[in-house]
Amino acid sequence: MDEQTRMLASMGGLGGLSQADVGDPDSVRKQQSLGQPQQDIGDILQQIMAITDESLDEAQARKHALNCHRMKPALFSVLCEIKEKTVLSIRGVQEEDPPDPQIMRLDNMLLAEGVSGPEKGGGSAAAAAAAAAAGGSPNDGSIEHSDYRAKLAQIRQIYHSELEKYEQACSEFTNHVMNLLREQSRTRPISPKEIERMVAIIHRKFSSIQMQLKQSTCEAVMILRSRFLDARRKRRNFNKQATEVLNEYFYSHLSNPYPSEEAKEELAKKCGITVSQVSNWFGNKRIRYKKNIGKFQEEANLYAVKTAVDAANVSAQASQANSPATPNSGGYPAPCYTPDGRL
DNA sequence: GGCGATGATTTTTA
DNA sequence: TAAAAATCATCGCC
Repeated sequence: MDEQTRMLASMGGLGGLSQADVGDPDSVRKQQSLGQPQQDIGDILQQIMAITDESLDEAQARKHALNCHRMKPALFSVLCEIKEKTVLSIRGVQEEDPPDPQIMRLDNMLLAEGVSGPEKGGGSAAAAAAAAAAGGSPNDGSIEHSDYRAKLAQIRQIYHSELEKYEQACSEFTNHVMNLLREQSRTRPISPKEIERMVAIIHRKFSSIQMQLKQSTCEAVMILRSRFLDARRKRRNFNKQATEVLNEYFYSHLSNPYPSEEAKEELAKKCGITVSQVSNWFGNKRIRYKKNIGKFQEEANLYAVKTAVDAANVSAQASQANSPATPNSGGYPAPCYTPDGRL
């Protein structure tokens, strides 16, 4: 027996047909030939439809009556209260989470890199800071620097567009859930507080997605930094004037080529480089000079002459101005080299 | 492309 | 801890 027949059979015996009769095709054919059973099935189907409509109407009517009942608001609020005290009190223990330290760290980093935060500057300040931190001179502002800025701007754009998408999706989903819960609150006890909680849960879920976005953005920035701002990769020779200034100091202080911090600062200022670059330069120069004095001899003599000429010029100017002669040029001691190039 | 020069970083030393 | 020494990575000339 198929399912439909069984159902109809159970709902009224198919108008006089026994189960045995229904199961017997000959019997059915016999009955159909009489026309009576077909009529009965139609009636039953109509009855079913009527029952369905009727019960729905009844349900609607009952629902309406319940909604309009004068005790309904009171009953609803009591149910909400009970629910609040039981189920929600268990769930709501750990609400109001403290701000996630990882998110804070990522936020700070993105802010420092110029990815999040105000648009102004487009991260160029961060790029410049990164370049300075890597030891790059401010005047090597070159293609790499602008490339870095362009790529950073690109990352920034992607980050903001994705963030906007997430925020929009979050807002849409929240609204949807809120509407759904408000709708449902007409038939079951859902308090506004519970809706708030649900919204908070949704926000938490979306914030974890945001964290992933922030994390991958940070990674992208780190890769960009290492690719563009790694000091070794973007090494630039100092310009001629800077090298001259440094050499001049070095050869005029050959007996003690260790500039003080103040001298380093002044040299850095003159050369347009950082103090640590000055230190690096002197470190390299000392060791390379020491390893191959012969090779540097010519250079040493050249700067000795230069310094002497400068000193003579200053002296002449001073005497012309009828003022006391200065002992040396720019505070450097007058050079006096031994055959090995030392003072 | 090879190679020396050079700026930066890392390791060792005093 | 600063300087020396070693090493790395890139530049720039040929």
